[in-house]
Amino acid sequence: MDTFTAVADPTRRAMLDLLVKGERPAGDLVAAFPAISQPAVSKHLRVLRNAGLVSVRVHAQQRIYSLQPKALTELDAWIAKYKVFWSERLDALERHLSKKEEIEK
Amino acid sequence: MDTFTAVADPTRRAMLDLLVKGERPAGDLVAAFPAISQPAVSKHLRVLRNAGLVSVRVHAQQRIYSLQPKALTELDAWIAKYKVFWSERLDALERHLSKKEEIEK
DNA sequence: AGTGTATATAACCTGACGGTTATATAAGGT
DNA sequence: ACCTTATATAACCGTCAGGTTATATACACT
Repeated sequence: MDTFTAVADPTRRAMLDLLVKGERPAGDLVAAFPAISQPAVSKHLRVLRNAGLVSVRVHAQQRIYSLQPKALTELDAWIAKYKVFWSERLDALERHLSKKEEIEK
Repeated sequence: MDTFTAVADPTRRAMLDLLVKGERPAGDLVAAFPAISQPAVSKHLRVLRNAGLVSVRVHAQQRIYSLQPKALTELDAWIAKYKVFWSERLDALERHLSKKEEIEK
């Protein structure tokens, strides 16, 4: 599953939002999502792993998950193409508004 | 459908990639995706509309679609949270590498 | 060795997504 | 008025994603 699809799911985004604050064992994530079952969380983690968004480290019986930032650069690169466009548009909007202000003076 | 899900589909991303180059009537988009039918394209456009990623303007029988940059800022804002994290990590990697270089000298 | 703890996998179900064909809507041209 | 063009909607279908329960795996503890 690609990065975009992996990040499209709100539960997985919430998981990443937790992991950005620091690495966590799978159990912590299970506890953080009481609405869904342990296997469901485990499956989400597999998706994130396959997308390269997280990595796992084994510690005793625990699997410690940590965020893998590199994978998000792909997403960022895609958006970057549009940034030029939207900054232009927002600039244009701003110019339009300030012109309107001048007229209204 | 939210922005993330809208952008998760590769066909819709390709559509946005076209629209970033300038507004286009729906027909042009239909022509640009010969692999899928006209109704399929129309449905994708509806999803993009509902997500606020594009806007429509009526011109005779044509519907002219144009990119709506504002909606992508939501996505960008989400990624921004992670940028700090990954620049830290990449910096750390860089420091590690340059240290190694010094040792190897 | 046997039990408990932590996590992953298997098998299954349901709903939604992306596709299709057929049809409706609406504006233009003749 | 009628036909054509452009696009959207309706109805339907197969696949897959996300959920479940039940079970396997693997390490730790006594």
